[in-house]
This record gives sequence, C-alpha cells and structure tokens, in this order.
Amino acid sequence: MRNPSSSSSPSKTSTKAAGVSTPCCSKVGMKRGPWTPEEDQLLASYIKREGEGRWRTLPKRAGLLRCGKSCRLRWMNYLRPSVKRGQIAPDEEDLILRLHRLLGNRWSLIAGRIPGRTDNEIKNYWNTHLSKKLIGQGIDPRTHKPLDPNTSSDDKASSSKKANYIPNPNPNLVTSTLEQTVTAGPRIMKGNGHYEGTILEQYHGGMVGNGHAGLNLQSSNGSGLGLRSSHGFSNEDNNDDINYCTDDLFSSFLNSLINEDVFNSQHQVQQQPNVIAPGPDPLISSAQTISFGAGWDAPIMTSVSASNQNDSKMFNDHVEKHF
DNA sequence: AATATGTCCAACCGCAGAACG
DNA sequence: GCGTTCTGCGGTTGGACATAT
Repeated sequence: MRNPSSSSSPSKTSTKAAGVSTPCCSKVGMKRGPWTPEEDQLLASYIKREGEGRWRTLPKRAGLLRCGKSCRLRWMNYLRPSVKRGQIAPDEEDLILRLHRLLGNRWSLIAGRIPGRTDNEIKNYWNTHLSKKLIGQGIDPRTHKPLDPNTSSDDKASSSKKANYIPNPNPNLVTSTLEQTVTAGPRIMKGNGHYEGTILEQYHGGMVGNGHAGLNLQSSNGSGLGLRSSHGFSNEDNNDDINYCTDDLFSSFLNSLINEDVFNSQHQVQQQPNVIAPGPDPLISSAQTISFGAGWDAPIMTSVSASNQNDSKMFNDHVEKHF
C-alpha cells in the first residue's frame, strides 16, 4: 500500500475541483490536492494543542492555506492517532460485509463498528475489493442477493401488492420479516435515492422519543432520516454519559440486528413467500466458519436457535432487553 | 522499452441535518 | 419560526502506481 504521506507533491490538480467552486474551497489562495508532511505536522500539532472542531476557522488559526473541510477530512481519515493503517483483516472484512448487508452504504456507521477504520477507507475497500468479490461469487453487492434478473421483477410485482408500498430505491437494505413487522407504514425516502425508514431508524426514533439523546434521527417532518451516530472512536475525548450510554445501547442493538439478519435470511423463505428471499449467503457461511476474537460475534453465532419465535416477538424482546 | 489498461485510494464535491443567532 | 453557518456524510474523481501487452 502506498503511503499517503509520501505523496507530497501538491501539484495534483483536479479538473472537477478547478472548475466547480464552493463557498468553502473557492477562496483564492487556498491550497488543494495532496497534503505535504509540513501541512500534516501543522494540522496535527494544532489539533493536539487546541482540539478538534471549529473547522471553518481552524486553517487560519493553524496557519494552513486549506479550507476547513479539507483539514477535517485529512484529520479524520489520516492524521488521527486512532486511525489504523494497513490491510483489512479477514474478520474486519467479514464484519464489513455483514454490516453492509444490514445497513447499506452507511459507511460512517459501518466504520463506527470497526475501530480504527475510517468511512473513507471502508468505502474504498468495498468498492475496490468486496463488491468485486461478491460479484465473483454471483452475489449482487448492492442487494446481497444472487445476480438473477428474474427474481427482481417478481419481487417488485409481489411487493407492489402491499397497500402502502413505495418501491425501495435503495436495494442495499434487505427487506426482512423483522423490518416489515416494525415498519408498517409507508416507506420514507429521500430524493437522492437513500431508503429512509429502516428498522434501525425506527428504532432510533423510538430511542429519541424515550428521552435518549445523542442519536437524533428525526427529520423535520418526523420521519426517521439519515441514520447518524458518532464514530465509536472519533469522539473519545468528548463523550458524555448520555452519548456513551446511547452508543452502548446502539451497539448492543446492532449486534442483535446483525444476528437477526442472519436468522431472517434463512427463515423468511419458508415463512413469507412474498418477501424478498436472499439466496445462498456467503455472509452466513463465513460467519459460521471464521473464528473471531471480538466480542460481537458470540450472539451472532448463537441466536439462530431462536428460529421458532415469530419476528414481532423478537423485536419486542429486543426493546425489553435493552430498555 | 514503450504503451495500454487496470487498480488503488486520497481528496474533492454537493447535499442534508444540526446548531446557532 | 426563520435564515445562516457549521459539520458530517456518501458519491465521485483523477493521479500514482502496478500489471499486461
């Protein structure tokens, strides 16, 4: 892997960047392109001294000719001490796969579950490695379903029979029986095609409603929107009790969801023929064969035994367990 | 050796939500 | 409640490097 800090040439230019201006970066004299070691040193030492935040004014205070966005990105993706460099380990890869199957392209959320990895790194790794790997296995990397054009139309036809159905523009998120149980109303989505209204978002909406702060997922119209959470490793110095508590709860819930996602993949084919039914799932097989050291794997491996319970009860159990 | 093609990944952009006055 | 600013996210780009021809 190339060392980014070695790419010290500031001469790299972007036609896109040169042509389009934004309020943040269009100022004359702003430097662009790869960061030099000197700039890295300036930024790192300043943040070490003064802390993160106030990115807009940080460059001036730190003596950098960069826009705040660029500084933030450089810090978050490269300079932070907690950023882990190097190859993605097999267990990390497996976790990325399963989280992506559950969350879709919520890179920051996935990154928050993998200590030391940034959303940009995971996004890149997905686009360059994992998506191709899945395609090679005959799996659609967006849907995590077999690459079979016949099934998609059938699914759409059957799903359209539902009264409140709105076609899901984000196939990253697999429809599960559990999700259907919870999200009974119309699906909410944004104009950019992101599916809005997953079980996670419903869940977080409930958390906010129950008085938990820190993960506000409510949009202005009251729908669950844009699942956002703090990175597990990005706010280590600033976590207050509420955030810590919420993150912990969310962590537990996500672990359980990963678990149940596996369960549903195997279960819904028999139970609900009108529901999109994933085919052979490499995530399941890998989860069953790879040994992990991290703590999150244990419940994933054991919960399949709950296959006799109905999904609604499973969700209720979740809520009761964690709240 | 020279060129073409493919891969990787840091960096940029536009956008949306949160925060603030 | 409204407008503005700040922050963070996901999608995308393009240069550096690796490999194939």
